[in-house]
Amino acid sequence: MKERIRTIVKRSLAACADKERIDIPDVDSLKIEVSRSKDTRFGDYATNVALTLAKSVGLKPRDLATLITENLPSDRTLFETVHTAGPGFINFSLAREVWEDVLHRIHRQKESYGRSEKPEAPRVLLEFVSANPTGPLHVGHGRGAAVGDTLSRLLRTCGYNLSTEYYVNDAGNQMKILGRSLLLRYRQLMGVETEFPENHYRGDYIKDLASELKGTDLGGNMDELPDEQALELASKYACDRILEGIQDDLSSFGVTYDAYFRETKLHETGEIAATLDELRSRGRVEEKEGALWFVMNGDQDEKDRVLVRATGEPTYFAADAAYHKDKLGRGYGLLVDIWGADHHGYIPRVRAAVEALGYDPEVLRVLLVQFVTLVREGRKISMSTRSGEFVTLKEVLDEVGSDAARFFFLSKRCDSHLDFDLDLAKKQSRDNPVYYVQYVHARVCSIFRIAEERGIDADMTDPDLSALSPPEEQRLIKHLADFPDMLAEAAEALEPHRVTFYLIDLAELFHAYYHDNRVLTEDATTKKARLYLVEAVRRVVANGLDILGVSAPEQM
RNA sequence: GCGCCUGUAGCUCAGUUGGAUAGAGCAACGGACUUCUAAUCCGUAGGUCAGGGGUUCGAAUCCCUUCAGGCGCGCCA
Repeated sequence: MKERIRTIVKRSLAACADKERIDIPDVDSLKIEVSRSKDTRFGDYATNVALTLAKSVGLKPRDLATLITENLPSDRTLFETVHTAGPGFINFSLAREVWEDVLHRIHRQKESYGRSEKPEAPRVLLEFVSANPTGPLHVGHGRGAAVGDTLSRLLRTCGYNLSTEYYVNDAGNQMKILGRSLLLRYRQLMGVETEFPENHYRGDYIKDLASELKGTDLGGNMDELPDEQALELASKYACDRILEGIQDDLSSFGVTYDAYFRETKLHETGEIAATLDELRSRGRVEEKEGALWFVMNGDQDEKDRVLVRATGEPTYFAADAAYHKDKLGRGYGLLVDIWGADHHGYIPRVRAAVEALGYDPEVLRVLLVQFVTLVREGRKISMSTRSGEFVTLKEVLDEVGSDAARFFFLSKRCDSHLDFDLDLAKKQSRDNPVYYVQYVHARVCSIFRIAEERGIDADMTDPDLSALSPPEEQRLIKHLADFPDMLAEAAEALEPHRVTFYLIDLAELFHAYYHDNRVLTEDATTKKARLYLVEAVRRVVANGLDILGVSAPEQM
């Protein structure tokens, strides 16, 4: 809708430039802001072009606004009224038929309502979670998963060509520690007394893996193998099993990926070496203190960073530089990485590497997801990775379910700390936004169920929408009309939480409407029109919840 | 010490990329069930947008600064 208004305003600006001989440079590429008016006195939509352009064309904002209004295309059927107001805003009120048409469109497009095309957008690679396969996912990863997965659904809905990927750190020191942890637990299980070092993985899941290992062929042979080989097999076994567990957790959370990309692949294919060579040829590496360093340019980062240790092993950073090079080499024009907020210090270095490899650093967008604090009975549950005292994603899913968890993870901007209230997530009342929104869907379904029971004709063809008059009905329709614009803007800003807030607003409007207006009323015309309206509401709620990955129940 | 994120109603948070009179929900108080689900709705009250400067027609939003909270500053990942 905003785009339609934008186009019309542009045509008027072009006409102004022609007829009134105003010098407006490059009307076509001008960014025109159109916003929803929050006050009905200011119409339905408003633009501030006159305010932003006034100075450069040498006119008073209000005069320019008047000119633009006068030069609007004369055949416009879109608007009821157009007024200039305040310091130079132009306010548009849309004609009633336009709003009615929104309902028709929803009925026509069904699950496609809200979808849009974005042909000029670059191909996007979205990487998220990417937790190390050294233990189960915890709640923090859950937030990253919910944000990433919803963002992927949102971007796809808005026409972006997108792939999702999980980067598996299955190489390096931590894999050795993981393998040794398993081996030690296994030996303890076999009655061998051993020390268990402080820096090893102490979680119970390693013990579980050890007893599992005992029952396999691999376990049976473990003792006869040389240490080195046993360690390697144990590492691989642990890593694979833990990754399977992660995939299970993600799948019960409704999250799947287009690809899992293993770090070991970068080592095996020589991509890391190739990346180092390229950086060297671009003069961005330096040897000092026995190690190979990446040299920063200017203030790219606080200091230079090690790529290859004195031991000859590449660092995590070297692998990550190669990984991002690999992604860009596959033709993606935009890389979106979702990281935990504790990795924020790492952004400048990866960005610098991307730039050093010859790409615009803007192709990398990192979304930082802040920490989650679980709250029960009004008190925060303390968590720390160091003590191994973290709550797993699985535990939260078992307790509150996938729907509530996803909805809650998306109920705040991701760069803001989140208090996750477990009691609230389980509550079945107005306080709990996920039930409040799902209840809209269930209520509409219920209306249609009752209609069927009573043998009421719920035919959706050719309703007389002039029967819809109360202001709540108009407000509801206008909010339904906002859905596509909201999605497009949320996608552009990479802000999936906007979908959540939109749905809560829609739910408020609907419940208030439902309370005051009987759908299955005596008057057949009104009844038909209202059924048509609430079915449209149901459809938009369903489409919105689908983007959040939350179910739309027919009955609650 | 340096860097990143955050600071909006008692609490939890939105705020359309700088717009018009700063908005919701909880909690508090007062109301509404002969009804398509009261799993709901309506009303009242609640604000120095952390403080202070600046930029301009216009600032919660941008810049500087102070304060407070969180996180990070490895040849770990």
